[in-house]
Amino acid sequence: MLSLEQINMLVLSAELGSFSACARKLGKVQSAVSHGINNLEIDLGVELFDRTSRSPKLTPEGERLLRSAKALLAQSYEFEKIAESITRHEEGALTMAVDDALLTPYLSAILALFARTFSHVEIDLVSLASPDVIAMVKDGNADIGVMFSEVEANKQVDFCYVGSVDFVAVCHADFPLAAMRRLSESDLMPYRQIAVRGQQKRESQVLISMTPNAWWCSSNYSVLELVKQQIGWAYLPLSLVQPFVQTGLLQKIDVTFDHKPWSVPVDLVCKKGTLRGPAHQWLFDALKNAFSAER
Amino acid sequence: MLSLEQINMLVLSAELGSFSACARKLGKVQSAVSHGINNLEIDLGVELFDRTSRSPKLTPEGERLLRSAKALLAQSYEFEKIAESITRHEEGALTMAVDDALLTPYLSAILALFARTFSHVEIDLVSLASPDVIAMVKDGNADIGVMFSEVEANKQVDFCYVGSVDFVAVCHADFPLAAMRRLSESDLMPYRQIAVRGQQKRESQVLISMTPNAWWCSSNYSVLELVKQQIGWAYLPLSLVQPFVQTGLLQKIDVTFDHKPWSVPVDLVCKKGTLRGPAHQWLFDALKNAFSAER
DNA sequence: CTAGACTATCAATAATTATGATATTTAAAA
DNA sequence: TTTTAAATATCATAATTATTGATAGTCTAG
Repeated sequence: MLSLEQINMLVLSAELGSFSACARKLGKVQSAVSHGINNLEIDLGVELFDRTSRSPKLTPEGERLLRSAKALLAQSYEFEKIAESITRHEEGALTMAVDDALLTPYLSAILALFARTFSHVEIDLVSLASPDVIAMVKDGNADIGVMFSEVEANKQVDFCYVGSVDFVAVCHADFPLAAMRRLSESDLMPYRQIAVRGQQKRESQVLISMTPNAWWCSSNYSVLELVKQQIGWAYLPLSLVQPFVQTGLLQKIDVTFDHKPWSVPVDLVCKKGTLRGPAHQWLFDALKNAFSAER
Repeated sequence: MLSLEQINMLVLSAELGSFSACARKLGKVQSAVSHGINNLEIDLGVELFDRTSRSPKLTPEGERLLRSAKALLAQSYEFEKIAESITRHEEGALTMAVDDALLTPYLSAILALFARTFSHVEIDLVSLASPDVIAMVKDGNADIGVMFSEVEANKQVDFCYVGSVDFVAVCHADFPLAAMRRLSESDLMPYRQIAVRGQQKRESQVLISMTPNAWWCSSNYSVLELVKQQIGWAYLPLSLVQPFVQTGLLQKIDVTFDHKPWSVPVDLVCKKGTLRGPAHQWLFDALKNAFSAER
């Protein structure tokens, strides 16, 4: 069976163009490398280096094997890195449930940094409606969740307020409500509202529908699609609808609220009593800081 | 540095669920495997197996490392396979120049079989007009060529007739020639012919243009495009234009030749005096048989 | 032509790995 | 419950492999 030590000698010697230099770098004696390469050549039945000149030069055959040798070494470093990751008690994988309206460039930037910091921890990213997010965390199917606050505090889940996102009422520019001004909430009631609730029909407590004839979606993007089709009006995050308001496709509804704009708190949620590994802890802190910095 | 022997023990033991079985398969004694796994665990600082039961079961950490270990082993087999390929004197890469009109499913089927037979020989496939094919082979830039015969036999290149391909004169259905019947070759002359010649303006000897106002392309597909645009008529392989003739977009021109249909010989070309490796020889024979079998 | 640096080779030694015997544990059969 | 077969851990020893240091020959730059 191949020896990775010898493969390493092959790669290093090829790069340095010298067995002696390779030996120095490996903290060995020159003859060790000479023997190592020679034995490798015998085992493979291939002459790897041309020794006619002072500095050994890879033969074409050696050149052909070099690429594969480098890949082999890289793979072995990878293996050791995973072992180190395990000894640091890093998690093998984290599942993160995010309300789809919160899946912003800010969040993906954090994930990019995470990938660089914990290169051997896999991320399973699930985007859902907020009620489903909390359900996944509660059931232990997600390690961390990012969602809009639920009024009902859940006993099995830890909440951590990290910021808020502005919601606006919007409809299509040709929708009847678009032309109306200074509406009260009750003025909206005759028109169909599109609202989010989870796949298991858990109604969101904050973004609860006020109208009798509502339609329900399992994601904010689906809501947006229905609004674009003039099926109804909806409360949606400003960041989600802004592009379409600017192009004139959608229009904000002029509602007079007590509090305006309607700012919905964003919570980071974890299951209670879970001991966090380094990756979990890092991700939690990063998300916390990012959302606080966002506004 | 990691020992591939130990990695192999890890993978085999995990698959078999037994150190003893692993030892038997490796032709070693049980204690060798026991030691090997134990040393690997010590080196990595990770407990790989749970030995509480009779048959060792991978720990979650071991499970996480197993995937990477298998990849590492696969890479090492790959490395050895390349070495074997070299000892069989297989070429590292072959460059094949093919007239683009001959790049048929027959040919790609041969390449698929080649890939399975010589998995460590790379193929560099270049599609050109026939005059460029012979030039590439002559200059040593291609190991093997497939092209339409040149009348002038080249001293530096070996030709091997392998079959023939039917050419037809075609034009767009709305082109003036489409409506005419029983044309002689001279009747075609007033109309623009689209013909193939190489990038270096070597005129093909067989498919030479007879008309004074010709346009030239460097590939048959380019010719086809110009014909579709009603820029002129052309001689093209029947197989290339057949689909368009059937849809009615193009139309065969009713020319009365001495010999009909015009059958153009296909040659396999190699540079003279080149000693063929196994891959080259195989590819040559396979192409020869395939074209002979094609009709 | 020479000095410095390189590689191959060899025999001795150090280190690693494999072995065989044994004790202990486990899971299923009697 | 006892028995039995097969599994693993441990340990001292044997075998193999890798490393070393010395040496001789070779190449290149100055």
